Amino acid sequence: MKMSKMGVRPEKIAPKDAEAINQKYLTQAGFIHQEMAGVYTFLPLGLRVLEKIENIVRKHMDKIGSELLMPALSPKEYWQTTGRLSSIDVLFKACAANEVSLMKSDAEYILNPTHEDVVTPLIKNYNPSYKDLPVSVYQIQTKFRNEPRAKSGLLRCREFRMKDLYSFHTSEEDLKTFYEEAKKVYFDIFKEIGIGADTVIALASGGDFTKDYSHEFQTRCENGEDTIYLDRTTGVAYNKEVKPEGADTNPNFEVFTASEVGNIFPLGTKFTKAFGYEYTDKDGSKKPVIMGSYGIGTSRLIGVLVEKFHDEKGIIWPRNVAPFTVHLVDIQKKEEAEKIYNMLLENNIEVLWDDREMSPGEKFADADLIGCPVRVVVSSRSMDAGGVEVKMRHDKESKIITQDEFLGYINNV
RNA sequence: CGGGGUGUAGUGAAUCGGUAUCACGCUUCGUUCGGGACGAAGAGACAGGCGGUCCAAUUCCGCCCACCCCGACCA
Repeated sequence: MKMSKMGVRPEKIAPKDAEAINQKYLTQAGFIHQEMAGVYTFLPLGLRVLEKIENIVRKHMDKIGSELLMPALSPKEYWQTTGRLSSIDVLFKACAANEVSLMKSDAEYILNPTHEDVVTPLIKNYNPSYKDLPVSVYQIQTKFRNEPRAKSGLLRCREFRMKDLYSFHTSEEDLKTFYEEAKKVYFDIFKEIGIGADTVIALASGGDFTKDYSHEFQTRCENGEDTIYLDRTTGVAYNKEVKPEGADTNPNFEVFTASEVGNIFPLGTKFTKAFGYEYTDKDGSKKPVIMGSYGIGTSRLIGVLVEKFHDEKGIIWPRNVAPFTVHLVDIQKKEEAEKIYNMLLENNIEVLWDDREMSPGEKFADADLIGCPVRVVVSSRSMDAGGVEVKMRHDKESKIITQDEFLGYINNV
């Protein structure tokens, strides 16, 4: 993509109110644009990162579930059935805007904050028999929660993207088996995104859902909102809210701040009972369906990654989620740059070409801010040196490599 | 939802009773070109909204709205 045609550009002056690093850098670099509190547009760069993350999530989730897409809007009745119409305090209601509508409808709908209340009657409709179970479905979709305090850029939004998977089982044991498999798949995802080594599963409160623990995937992050107690002797991690007695003073516990990147819940029969979802067993008897739910906030993950991977100059994207692999900068050498640009495109290497008429310093500053893994500079200096100048975002020094080495080099970063 | 703070040009700020100034960005011309270049000439704001006080309000007062921060909450 040519930067001059992107429709969006980095800002020289950081946004005033941005306190959180992810909000500051993502806004300044032109990844997101705030529309209101906790609601953002994903600009071309931001959308690319979001889609990379969601495609990685999708690839791995396809191993344990089938993708579908439920509506963002749902009938109030579903939420009345589960009692959550009155128990969830962040529900958004939608209704006809009567000022301009010809239909004087009083109907009210819910902008879904999550989909247990939608997926359960849906799956019930198609899977009445033990022969149908277990079954699991997932979607990647926009959710709405009227957070009393939207904050910290993409970390806590009122409209956000989430992958949510729901599984349905004939027994607790079967749920347990699937649950453990889901944990593994989650780690595959976090590994591919670039945070595998820094992420742990922590026991956490089950909230409304269950008296048992839920499991949070927490990634180490200095600015994280959670505190994790990791028991070195057992390898078990606890969210501060459920930490064992004495963990504060016990030297076997490592305490660190972290950011939640995923959360999975054993739901039991909470929702299936509400909707009367029982399956027919071999002997013809009716038995309750056991359920689990598994979430990853894909837009939130963008914010977490920026909090985790940045320096004083800007973002440092992990390779697999970077908006582009190569950030191409030309200094007065448009024709040469265009050749390299086309060559990269022909080899399916994602490249952002800063083809704007600007001084070199500004282009370098924007390249650092945007944070693609490889910066390539085309200038009289690089041409005199007989090659292409490359610099990793996380390195200080650039180096010249030959045209022949170039593609191989980039594919190996 | 409690507490605190802020709303002035696209962005960031100054003015704090006499209808607004600067920087960045934008337009035009010229000169530059390896870490946020320089000169010249331009365009762009009824100062968040409503009401009040006053001869006069961006400035003082009240209400509303919006945004940010701390806390509570976070299925």
